[in-house]
Amino acid sequence: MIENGASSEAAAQTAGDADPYAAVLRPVRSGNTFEETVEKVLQLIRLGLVPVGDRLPPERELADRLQISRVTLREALKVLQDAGVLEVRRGRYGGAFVLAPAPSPAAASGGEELRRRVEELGDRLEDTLLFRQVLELGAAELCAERTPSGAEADRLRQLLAETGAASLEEYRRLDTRLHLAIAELSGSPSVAAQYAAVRATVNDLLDCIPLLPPNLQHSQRQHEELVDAILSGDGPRARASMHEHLAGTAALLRGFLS
Amino acid sequence: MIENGASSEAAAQTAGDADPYAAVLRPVRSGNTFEETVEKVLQLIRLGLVPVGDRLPPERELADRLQISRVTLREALKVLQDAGVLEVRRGRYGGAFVLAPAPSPAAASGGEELRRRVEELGDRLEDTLLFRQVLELGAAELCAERTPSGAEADRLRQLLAETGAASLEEYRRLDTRLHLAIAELSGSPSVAAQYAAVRATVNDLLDCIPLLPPNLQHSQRQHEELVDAILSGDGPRARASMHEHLAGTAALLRGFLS
DNA sequence: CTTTAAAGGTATGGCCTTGTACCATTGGAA
DNA sequence: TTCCAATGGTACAAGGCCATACCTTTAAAG
Repeated sequence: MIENGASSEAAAQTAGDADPYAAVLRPVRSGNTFEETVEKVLQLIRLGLVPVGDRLPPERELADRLQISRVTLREALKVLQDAGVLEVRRGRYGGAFVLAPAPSPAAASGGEELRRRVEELGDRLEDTLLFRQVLELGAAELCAERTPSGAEADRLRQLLAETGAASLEEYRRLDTRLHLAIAELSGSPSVAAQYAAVRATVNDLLDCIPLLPPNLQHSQRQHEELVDAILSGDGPRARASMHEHLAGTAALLRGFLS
Repeated sequence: MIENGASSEAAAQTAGDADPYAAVLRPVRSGNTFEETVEKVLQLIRLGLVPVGDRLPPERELADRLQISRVTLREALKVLQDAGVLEVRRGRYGGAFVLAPAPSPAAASGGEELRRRVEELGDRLEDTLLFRQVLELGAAELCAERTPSGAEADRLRQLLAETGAASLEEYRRLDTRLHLAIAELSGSPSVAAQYAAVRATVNDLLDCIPLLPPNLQHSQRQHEELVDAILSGDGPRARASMHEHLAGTAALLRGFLS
């Protein structure tokens, strides 16, 4: 009876895998509910789903959808309020409004802040970039294969146009919206949800870098190529397009792995 | 101030997306800690990471790695014990041993059980299959691109050989091990972890279907092609190989979407 | 045969989270 | 002006989850 247990360990060692359970035995929950809730709300903001000046959904609705109690949600909102991320107003037509981020030393420090955050992320940067690539290439291909029809196609075209017409300040937000829409059109809610999480992390890093008009134009040309491939139902081309589109960003961020 | 909130909702409606927050506003936690813990332990078993007759890691280690208290872990183990999944023995060299699943009506019922489970899964079947495809194609390509070296290559070859030599009873377990190894060699722990979760679900469905020797041989030929592509560093071929390999299973399961 | 190390089993007190109900504020609608 | 509905603010009791410490059992080692 014992031999079984022993033999499987031995087999794992022979096979050279130090930890056969690594993929499953990860923390059931990352921190307490309150911390995870803060992250979720920050995701809404970092993804630009709730633009600066807009308000979050009402507490009761947020609590419902996140499946947590209003008390816990409020603790999270309190923290974000104290941090100057939100402004909460009472009464009808009140709510939690997204404030403009304080002019941090981030963009001005010429990459110092980015280096700090990348180092803080450690090994997880590579994981993040690879995971993002897998999700985003997969989503682009799936999306193209189901060749969005009328309303969906219109939506993609509209998002593409809006992104193309965006100012420097709005660009990241609208770019995120376009990519997220593609992830959603993949047909897999899991792909969309995972992408949202990973993209929020990426945006957090990218916000440390000033965006230059040439980059923006280049990026938009790739968007056009990408959307064209998708609407043509050309999976491989959509995939290749997306790959090229991601390469620049990934190389930039990897450059800070000292 | 209010107009912003109103306008963004209007924009979302115009764009045709009913729920702009869908990708982020999902439950922070799916059920209580105890339920999620049961799932994790079941994953270890369904993936075959702990074969029938072997024992789970000690309670203290499991609790540590899942970042939960031993008390909660024990509640989960208790349930699995009562369900006849585990046998717990005290004393040194004791532990929680995986019992052979009771000869359920599953395999014998000619697909009735599978149909039931597929319907129970509902919309999430399509999500599961698409998500699996995205992860697995991405992992195969990443894995090939980094072209596993000596020890890693040996491991892949060994897993391939063991899978090829497997009996009908062992096949699913060893097949899972091979695929999971590829996911891990992608270099992204997130890819591996998500794959583990999704594969556990898929295995749960597949266990309702009797495996036939011809299928097994066909599958093994595809494994050889896949591993060859990976070890040759041929990303696109690895990807294509994996795609073909998955197609059969996916079509089979989709067939039960009545 | 005794010892001992590794495993499961138990008990307690405290913090986290929830569900529920109710209060307070606000700006538009009647 | 008055009312009302939507929104944030507060209180309390019950249950979940945790850290910690200690007890019990078992089989190999000496």
